[in-house]
Amino acid sequence: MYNHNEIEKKWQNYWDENKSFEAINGGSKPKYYILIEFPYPSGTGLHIGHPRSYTALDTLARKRRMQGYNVLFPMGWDAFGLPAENYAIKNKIHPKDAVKENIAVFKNQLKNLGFSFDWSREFSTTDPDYYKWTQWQFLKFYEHGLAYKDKKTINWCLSCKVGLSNEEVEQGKCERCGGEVVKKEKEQWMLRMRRYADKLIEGLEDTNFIDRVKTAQINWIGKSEGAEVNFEVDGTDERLVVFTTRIDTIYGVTFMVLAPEHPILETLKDKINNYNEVVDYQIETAKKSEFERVELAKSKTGVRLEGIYAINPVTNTRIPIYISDYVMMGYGTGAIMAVPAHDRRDYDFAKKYNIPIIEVIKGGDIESEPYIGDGMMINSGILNGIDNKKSAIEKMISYLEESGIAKRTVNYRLQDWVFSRQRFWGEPIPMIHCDSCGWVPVPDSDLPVLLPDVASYEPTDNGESPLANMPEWYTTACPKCGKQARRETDTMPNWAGSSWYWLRYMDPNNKDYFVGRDALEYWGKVDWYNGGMEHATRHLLYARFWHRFMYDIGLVPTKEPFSIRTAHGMVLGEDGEKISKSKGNGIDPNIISDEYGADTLRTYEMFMGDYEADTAWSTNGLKGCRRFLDRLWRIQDKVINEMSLSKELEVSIHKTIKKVSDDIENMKYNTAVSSLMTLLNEYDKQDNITKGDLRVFITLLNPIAPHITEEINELQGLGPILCESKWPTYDESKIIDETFEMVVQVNGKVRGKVEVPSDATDEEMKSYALEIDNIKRYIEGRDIVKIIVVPKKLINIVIK
RNA sequence: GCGGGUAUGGCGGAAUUGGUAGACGCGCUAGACUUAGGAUCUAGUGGAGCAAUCCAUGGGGGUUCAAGUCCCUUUACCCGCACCA
Repeated sequence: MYNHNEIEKKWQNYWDENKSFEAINGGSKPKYYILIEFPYPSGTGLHIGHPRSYTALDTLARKRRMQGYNVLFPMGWDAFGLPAENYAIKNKIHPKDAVKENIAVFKNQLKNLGFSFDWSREFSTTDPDYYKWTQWQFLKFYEHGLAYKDKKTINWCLSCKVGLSNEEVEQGKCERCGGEVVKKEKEQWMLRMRRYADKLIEGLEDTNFIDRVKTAQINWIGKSEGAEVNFEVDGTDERLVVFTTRIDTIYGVTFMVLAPEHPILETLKDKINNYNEVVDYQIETAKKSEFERVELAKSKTGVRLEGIYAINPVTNTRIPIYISDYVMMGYGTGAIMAVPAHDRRDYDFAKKYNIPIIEVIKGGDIESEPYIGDGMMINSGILNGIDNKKSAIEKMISYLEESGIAKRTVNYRLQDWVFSRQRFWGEPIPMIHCDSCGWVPVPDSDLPVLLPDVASYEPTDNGESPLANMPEWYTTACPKCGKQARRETDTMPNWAGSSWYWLRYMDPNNKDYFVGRDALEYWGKVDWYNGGMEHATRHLLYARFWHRFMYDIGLVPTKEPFSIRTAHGMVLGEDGEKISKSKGNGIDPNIISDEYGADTLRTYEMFMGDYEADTAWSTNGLKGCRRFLDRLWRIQDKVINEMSLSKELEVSIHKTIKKVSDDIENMKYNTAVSSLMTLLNEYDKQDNITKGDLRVFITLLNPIAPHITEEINELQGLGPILCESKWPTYDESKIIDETFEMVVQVNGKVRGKVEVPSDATDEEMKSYALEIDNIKRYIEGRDIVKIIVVPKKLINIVIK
């Protein structure tokens, strides 16, 4: 047993005092930038899941330093957001004080775990020195026409009284509080992220993101290629534009459906005989929450527009027009051409309202089911006889394009980014509204627009930001004309601060600029970025969008911010369930590291399972890792004063160097630890080991368990401080065994094993195999059909 | 519905990518040392069988000398998105 508390404190102090992990901008070493998602410093302290990814990337960082890189491995705080605000309201303190306390707790916990962060670059997104530049960059979006304010039907959380982006609505409920979400019209600041949809897809080619992250991003952007088709409204000059990916089915269009909010309804008001019904339905729809609209509307509802018809441009027949809430204003054009024979939703609607169903693709029985698959085109004029949708689509689109009825379009699921929040605890949007000049940006020299130090900042009842209750804050002079004007009282979303933080780490104390150009050029891309799968879509898209825009206007030198992106699995409770307060299955990392030591916790979190997969916590497993470290401690008794490697251990040591080196690169931390356990088992079997044997071992283990290894190194006088030493290399010629155990199979089943020299030829291997008694028994009196030889592995004798 | 993922002993998980299934750890069993053991050490540990052997990677087919790994099919669970036209 060793005293972990004493040893760990000692080395943590040493690293602090010697600034062991502070990165320097520049120098002759190659650079390596490792980034781990910075935490939201919640009041409950570190979660047991945090040390998993932090240790993994810390291990990489420590290894890279030993490999001679200039490593940037920073840490900071993403501290704007609702929880801090709610906590502060509840406890009647200013959020900035709450945040300060929480950061202190978090930082202390991280230090106790011995992570090699460069604390000299620490900052919080809530620091005015930082959010000044967040505001400044917002103004760049504005200058380039990418930030605009628009009336927007937004998701509105009734209980938080705050607008939410699509990304923050989960299953029709508020992501934060689980409360009811309804639609509400509001003027919101928006960023034109949609314009970057293609760039965000293409940019992925320049990255090494793990596949599931790439796929998640592509799906989220939701690119879909199709066409916009014009349908005349009979007897008017108006026309309806629809988006479709299946223009080949246009002969089957027997009606049209508009979103209830569609603007043409207002235009055609006078022609619609039952306009009052339309209005009733609109009111009905607006009242429904997103959840109701999706979940409860399994059976379709709608209203037919009496008195008006659309014209199917290929059949020239008059078709009825409906409104229904199954068509969304937010996707495509808010209007669809309905093909009931081949679309589930249109089919249900047509059945309910007795609309004709015309089959245009052969297959299935459309009396009972819409047919969705591929097949021969029928009832389709020029398309008849074509048997695959690809050519049918191509033919129809070219035909309609010629006559100006249709044009090719691409649609995206991705929406513009709603950038306004009606909250106090966020970066104020640096815009001023003047009655004569309109929206005017705050001049750079007046940045940052600071949040006020006030006692009360409860949300207003009408859903405005608390800042809207503070005339002394929002009243100001128009920067353009000097007349009295009003500051924007909305603040930025939580995601803003995390959309450029990796840039600031490169040059965190720059007073004059968001990041110095030299620092940007020096550090370039983040080489390795790790974070949770829950951020694979939104955070990562916002960050990439932000960065790409900064590239387009020449402020950063790279198109993409991150090279490698990996994602860790969750640490589940001992019961295999996701950790939650209500289940009471949480594990406190403080208690664990106090009782078992930071090295034990770190080793266990690396060992517990596949890094990318969710894994249940096991206190017994943790104890096993402590036993491993105790055994390492005890092996000191066997050390003899000799620097060369033991003959008996040499091959194993070289193999382990290779294994651990490769495993860390491939995030196979669990097998890296297990191979070290195996090696220690071998050391244990020896009567004594050399200083050299031990030095290699603790060097390999050092990135994972940095304290105990430094201590042993010092106690035994094995060499210089490990974290400043070289990573061991292996000798290819030393990892070859002189002999190997050859497996002999008969008809694919193992029937014998024999020790064979590694350099045995195929013929020699065969003769070894045929000498084994058990093999002789099997092949006696049988015909040998063939013998398969796998060099240095096995022989399979096929008999009849 | 669409997209992604997972399935291997009592448990967490290995398996060089088609070549000995179960590394390593936990747990368990027996023994040693002990006043004691929830410390440590030794041995054993997928199932059946005295054994030779047989069976076994969610289920069912297939390819192959050889399949956890490849192909087809099917089931269960997890995650993300969702009347996306």
